[in-house]
Amino acid sequence: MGRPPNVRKGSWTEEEDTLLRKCIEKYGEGKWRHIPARAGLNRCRKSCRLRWLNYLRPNIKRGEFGVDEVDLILRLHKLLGNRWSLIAGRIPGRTSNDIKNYWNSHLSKKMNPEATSTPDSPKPNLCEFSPNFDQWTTTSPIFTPTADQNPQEDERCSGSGRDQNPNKEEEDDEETSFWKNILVEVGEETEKSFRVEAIDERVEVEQDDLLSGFQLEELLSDMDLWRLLEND
DNA sequence: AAGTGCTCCAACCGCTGTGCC
DNA sequence: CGGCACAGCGGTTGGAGCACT
Repeated sequence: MGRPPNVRKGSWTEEEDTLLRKCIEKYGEGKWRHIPARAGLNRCRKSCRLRWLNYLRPNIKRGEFGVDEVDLILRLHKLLGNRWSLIAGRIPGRTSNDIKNYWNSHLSKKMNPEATSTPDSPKPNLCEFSPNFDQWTTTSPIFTPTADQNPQEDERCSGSGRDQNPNKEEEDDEETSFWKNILVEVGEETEKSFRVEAIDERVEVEQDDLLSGFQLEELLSDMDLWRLLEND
């Protein structure tokens, strides 16, 4: 269709990687339409972007997924469905493509051995919950961050309060904020794509600046979902 | 050793969302 | 407000490598 002729496809060579890396170091990320020309690459912008995001970007973690990571993926997938970029945003060093591939090749079979694919991926369920979020988050084993997780790598975490605070007493709050933030992000996205259908009388929660721009009650009404996850 | 089937992952494709004019 | 261009996302594909016969 609109694709220019003679644009190279297929695997990237070392030379192409080097050109792309140098170009982005010089001009920065973004403006992908300019990247191929600036880098001297005969590739389309999408290909350049994908290569950078999934392979060349610094701090990308490769190799085996750890137990903690798998556990987190399973739970996040249950909560978010096939929203790989959101899931990846919560697993430092892993890309959405990585997680998607890992899910498709390992976890989907484990979760649903009979199905070869999951045509009806779950959507976040935002209805009919009651609060007991903090208790769950502070008792679940998955809320212990692994040593190599670096929140700074995760731009979605920036400003979330999940930064370098070694104070043990505040860990619970950090963890809670971490998961609340997921709800906030899911909520913000979800609100755009499909409206919450049922809004009951819910939790009374203080409005904090984390949760601005979205209906807090709706988000925190998901707390039973957390409990459902825990009870698996 | 050769052939076949399977698995995994990098990359592509097409759709959607967003911003600008 | 509609159209366009671009960025970003999830689904899908192709092929390299491995396991099995």
